[in-house]
Amino acid sequence: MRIGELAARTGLSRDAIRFYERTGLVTGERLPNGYRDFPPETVPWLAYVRTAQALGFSLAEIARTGEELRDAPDSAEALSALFEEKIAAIDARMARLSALRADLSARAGSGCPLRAG
Amino acid sequence: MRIGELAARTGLSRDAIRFYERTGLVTGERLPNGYRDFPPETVPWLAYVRTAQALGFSLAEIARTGEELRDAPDSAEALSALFEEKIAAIDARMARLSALRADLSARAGSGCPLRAG
DNA sequence: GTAAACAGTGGAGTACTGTCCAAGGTCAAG
DNA sequence: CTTGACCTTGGACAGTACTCCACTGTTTAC
Repeated sequence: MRIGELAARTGLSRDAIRFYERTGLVTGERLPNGYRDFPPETVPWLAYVRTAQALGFSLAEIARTGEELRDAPDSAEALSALFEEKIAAIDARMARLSALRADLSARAGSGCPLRAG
Repeated sequence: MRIGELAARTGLSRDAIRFYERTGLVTGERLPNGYRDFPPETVPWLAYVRTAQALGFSLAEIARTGEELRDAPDSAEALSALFEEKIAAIDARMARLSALRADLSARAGSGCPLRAG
């Protein structure tokens, strides 16, 4: 698939996709005329990229995940493991947030909110 | 408290704190000699800032939270409401992640992982 | 065969979140 | 009264994640 179709299917701009290619986040073959040619699985991969990014992972980190996936002997298992990791990371974030909230609620209840004034 | 002590207590650099002041994230009085003078509650406020930032909120968003807190008629209630909002945001993120994971696990199980090759 | 739609490259520019540095003012200790 | 730690400002630079532009080549439709 050429870059325009990939852009339409993922909602990304062509420029963003070219940028992702420069950073190693996606890899394209080239057609004889020089146009990029992406495999179909690039679409779900980019959907994953956007989600991971929204969750706070940098493109460099996500690219590393891609490398790991490519190099993994068993892709299915590797994939599951990677997503387990990501869920664990989010659980940890939630736990931190909950702790902070409790802390701040206590502070608020005591009549001493942050940044009084 | 002057900027050096605040930096030591929060683990931030002086430059970061000055940058935060420029963006309205913290507000300092000035001593007669021109030095910044921060109230003690700046310490927990900056702890909150760091956490919120790690959770994916931009400094501009966090600054807006600070404004809302300052302007809120009932700080304790406003604080609780704000943190409820943030927890809801994280819950939504987790839900999206879980959905993605289920989707990808299915794909992985079907022998068609992302970015084969 | 020509126009529109699509593709390529390189480079400049933007917003965010800082860091680093130079030149200088302030203050406490010895 | 000098030294050193601390503070000030302003501006240059960096990394991330793009976006936009100019100019050029290719393909498709009429």
